[in-house]
Amino acid sequence: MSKNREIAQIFDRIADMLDILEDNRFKIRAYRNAARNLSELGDDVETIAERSQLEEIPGIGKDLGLKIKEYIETNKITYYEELKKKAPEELVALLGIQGLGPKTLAKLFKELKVRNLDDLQKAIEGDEILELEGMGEKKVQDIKRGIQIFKESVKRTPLGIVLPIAETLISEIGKIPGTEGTVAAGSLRRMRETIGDIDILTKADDGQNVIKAFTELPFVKEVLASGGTKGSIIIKNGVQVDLRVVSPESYGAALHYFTGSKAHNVKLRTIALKKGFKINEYGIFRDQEKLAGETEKEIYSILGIDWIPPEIREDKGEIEASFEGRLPDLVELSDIKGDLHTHTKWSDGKSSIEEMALKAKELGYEYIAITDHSPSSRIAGGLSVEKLYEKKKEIEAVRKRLKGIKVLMGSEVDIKSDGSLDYPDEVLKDLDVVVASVHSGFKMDRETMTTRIVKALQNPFVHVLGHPTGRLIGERDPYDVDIDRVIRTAKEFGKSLEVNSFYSRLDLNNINVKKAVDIGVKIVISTDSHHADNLGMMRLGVATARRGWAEKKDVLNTLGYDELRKWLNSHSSR
DNA sequence: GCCGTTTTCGGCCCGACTGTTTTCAGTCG
Repeated sequence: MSKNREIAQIFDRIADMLDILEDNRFKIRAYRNAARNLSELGDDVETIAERSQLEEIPGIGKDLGLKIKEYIETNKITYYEELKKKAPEELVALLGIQGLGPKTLAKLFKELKVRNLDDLQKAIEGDEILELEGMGEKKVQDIKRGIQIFKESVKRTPLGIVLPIAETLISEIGKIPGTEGTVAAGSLRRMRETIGDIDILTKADDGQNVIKAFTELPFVKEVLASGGTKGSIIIKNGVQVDLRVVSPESYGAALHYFTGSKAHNVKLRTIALKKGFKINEYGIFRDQEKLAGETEKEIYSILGIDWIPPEIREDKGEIEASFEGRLPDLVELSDIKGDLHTHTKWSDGKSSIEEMALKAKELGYEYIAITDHSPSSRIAGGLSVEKLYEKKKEIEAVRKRLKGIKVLMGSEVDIKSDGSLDYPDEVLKDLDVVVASVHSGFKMDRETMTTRIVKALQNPFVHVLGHPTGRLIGERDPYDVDIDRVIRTAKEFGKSLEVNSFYSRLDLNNINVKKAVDIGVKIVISTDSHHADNLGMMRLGVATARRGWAEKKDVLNTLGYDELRKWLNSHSSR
């Protein structure tokens, strides 16, 4: 785990501790804000510290800068160690229980000496807990249920898993009489790579009845809350779903509000206040007068700026960009003309070349590249040179049979541990598309790994670096690589970097996409499909690219076939 | 504890739901 993440987690835990200790709430907010900025930072905090630029990180001032420095130098933060004595870590972890907040936890700690989950469960069973102020039978039951959910809790789920589920839900909710314009909000609408819970918004005049119908849908496992405008349920796979019902005249304001991100909303509201407006989920107001609320666009417009696409609402410069009229014109799924990274039965895929090509055609593409593995990927059925040329013959046959889709002959070639490629140059030069990827030796140190990848990028026949950091969401951290150097090398040698759309990869991530497009490196959005059905994951990659501010011009596979061929030929030594 | 299109000091987003209250506190997003 990177130092950025480690320090961010500590700052978050400090915030939790201060919350329980009832410290100044703005100080607590400062810690949370700093933690968020650190974890979303594209640059290595150690490098920033070396340059004495810590205080240039948003949310980091003199004090937190020193604490970061202390952690880098000594691997601990004294303030944090001191706090642990007053609010033990095991106790703080209990804040993860729904319905149990800092105030209640502090009370349980002080009055009943609750220090961990065991203590809490015992306290719940006893009678003493009912004597605490503000505590009743119902609340005890709530905490009990919270503990149950806490134990079974699913962590954040990858976007690619949640998206199809959410779409089913939205369609079901859309069938409830009186609803209209049912859509996703929250991190789902922003297409974050992982989703905590599913937020859905709908328009209706009779909220009470819609929420009631919602809580009675067949997939509901448990109802957490049910009111006149808002309902919360847990569905059978354990994911929480929140539905908000608003009236049509507030729909835009509510959609904006529930889409977030929180940081984006806070910044926008603060700006609104300074301009004499007030924004809430019902609209934008001056004094008591409601100026707008039906659409998101009106709200931005009254503030004097353009509508901001949800994918970049992270308070990462998009509000400033909007004020300056330089919002990016983000790439769209419909701009994509083909897929340049796919596998077939020839290696570890499940579909034939023809099936892949037909599916690509069905998606409206102009081309698809078939890029099976190279010999070193034994487990993945990597192709020997002989097999590779046999496959080429089949591709030629498919080309003759199929009209309306161009099939490119390619390979996903392993980058071996010394940075050389898994096929010799005279073989690579016969391929239309060469995607070079790391599939082994993930544990190398940063310098060795970076040198390895940089060397591969210097090969004159390589077009694309596949899944450049090797991370698997929720399973494997990225390998230790100096991504900035990789991006600079790609720029220098005219190579493209992949945004792998496979749901557990999304690699490059949004932060690195932004770095790449900022210096003019072309990205290519590919699916790495191992089945024809996986080609549809393209939308996840497009979303990731959009989150990284990529425009159509930044994306190689928005080029038409002829233009693409030109690019491929001019960017290698064929 | 941070930060400056009112400020280097004095602010820091806003409302719904629930339970335990009889006017509000805690929690959540």
